[in-house]
Amino acid sequence: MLHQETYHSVRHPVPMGFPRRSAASQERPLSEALTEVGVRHRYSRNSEIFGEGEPVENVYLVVSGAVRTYKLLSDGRRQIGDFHIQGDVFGLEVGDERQFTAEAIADSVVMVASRSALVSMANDDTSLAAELWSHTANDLKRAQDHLLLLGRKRAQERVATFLLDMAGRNRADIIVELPMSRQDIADYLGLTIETVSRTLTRLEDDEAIEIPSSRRIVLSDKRALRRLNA
Amino acid sequence: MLHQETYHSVRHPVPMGFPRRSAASQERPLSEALTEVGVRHRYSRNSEIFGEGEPVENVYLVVSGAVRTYKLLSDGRRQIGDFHIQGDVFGLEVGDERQFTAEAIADSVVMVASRSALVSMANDDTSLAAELWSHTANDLKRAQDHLLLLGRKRAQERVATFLLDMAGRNRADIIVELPMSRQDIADYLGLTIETVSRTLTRLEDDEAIEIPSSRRIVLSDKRALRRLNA
DNA sequence: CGACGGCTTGATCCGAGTCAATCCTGGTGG
DNA sequence: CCACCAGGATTGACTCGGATCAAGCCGTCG
Repeated sequence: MLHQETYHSVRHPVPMGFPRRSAASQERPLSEALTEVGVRHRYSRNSEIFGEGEPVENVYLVVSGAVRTYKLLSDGRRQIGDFHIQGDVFGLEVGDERQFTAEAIADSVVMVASRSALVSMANDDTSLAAELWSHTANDLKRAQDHLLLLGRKRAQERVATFLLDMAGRNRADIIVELPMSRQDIADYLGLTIETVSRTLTRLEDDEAIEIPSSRRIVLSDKRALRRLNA
Repeated sequence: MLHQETYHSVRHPVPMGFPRRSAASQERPLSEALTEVGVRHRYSRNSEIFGEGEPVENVYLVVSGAVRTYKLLSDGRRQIGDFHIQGDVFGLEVGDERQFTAEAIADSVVMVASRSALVSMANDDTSLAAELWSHTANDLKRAQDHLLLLGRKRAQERVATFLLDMAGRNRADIIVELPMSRQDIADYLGLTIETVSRTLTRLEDDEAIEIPSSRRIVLSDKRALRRLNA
């Protein structure tokens, strides 16, 4: 039985679904299962959670703070694949080896659960199995949107897309608190730090956004941003 | 039970694995299941197989020919997410709506199977269920490599990576037959057709490759290409 | 209050894009 | 069999968006 959910409904508690069979088969079994079997762990700013090439042992849930996942080229160029904030599950992979590195962006608290434990739970819980698959599928969906951004959007469009996406994640909606630095944003958007900075300034001049402080952006004209989103 | 395989072992027949329980539980149950329950269908060059936004009904296996999947921006800029050739499964998604469009690059023969049929088969066949997940995870892995390419590699590196990837897919290894046009390659690599063409010419001048005809590339110096691959 | 790290701004450069001809080459019809 | 044609590919000249290089600025924390 396929059980599909949007990224948001996975991330944010939803009003207690229809319980089936057991207590484990509710609307968001993955983060629940992970919370049940996982262990709380604290990572300080910029510390590595796992590294590319390491064996895959655990799956993670962000309790507080934020995490970046990225790949490096041999000369140090970095591409951040995604950011993970409170409520996000990350590090769920199927293969033996980590495909990327994960680091805490800020001091963070994370639940750490063994993948094999989750997978064996999924053997008796169809809805958990479905959500494991569904979570990977959702990561893929995000990656595909990101491909379009990196391959075909101009700097302004990239930044606008990024801001709208960040706004969609919190329920703050119009005020975006950025947990990450300009360098992180640049490496996520395939730009340089200078271009990110200039583009934000330009959007502020055009009155699409306000920047009360460098880590806080107010999306005062979302319509304008969406227009840029192509 | 997790059952992990590389993209290649999924794509190319492997010497009959260890049969478990039933005949369906072999080494590559997904393409087998798809072949069993699927219907052969022919698509002519440039015809659409499914379109972004349409409901997801089927899953596909390329029998012959080649397929591209892509997203468009409103002004027509196109980003190709991946190419699919003989033996590849594509169009396996978890959500309700197609996230991208699929088109035949050349006249192609494809097996078409209903997703719900496959999913219900997976209910009684753990190894099929595992491979459904594993297939999506593999698409994600490829997408992540592609993110690094689009976000951080220069034109020469992109083309070198592309050629090595294409070579890795066939077992031809050193002679690559390209089913797609320069425009397709450009839209896959986030470049223009002119840049792709110039870069290939440059690689030929540098004696990393030979181009006996525009659709056939000989990777005469793979080491040089790998060096470019960063 | 000073210093450091992160951010912004300015000046200049350059890799890839754009615009514009050709140049194949594979397919067609005479 | 050959000449022609159309669409794809290559090449050239020039442009431009974003990168690079280089100062400053600002806010936070000791």
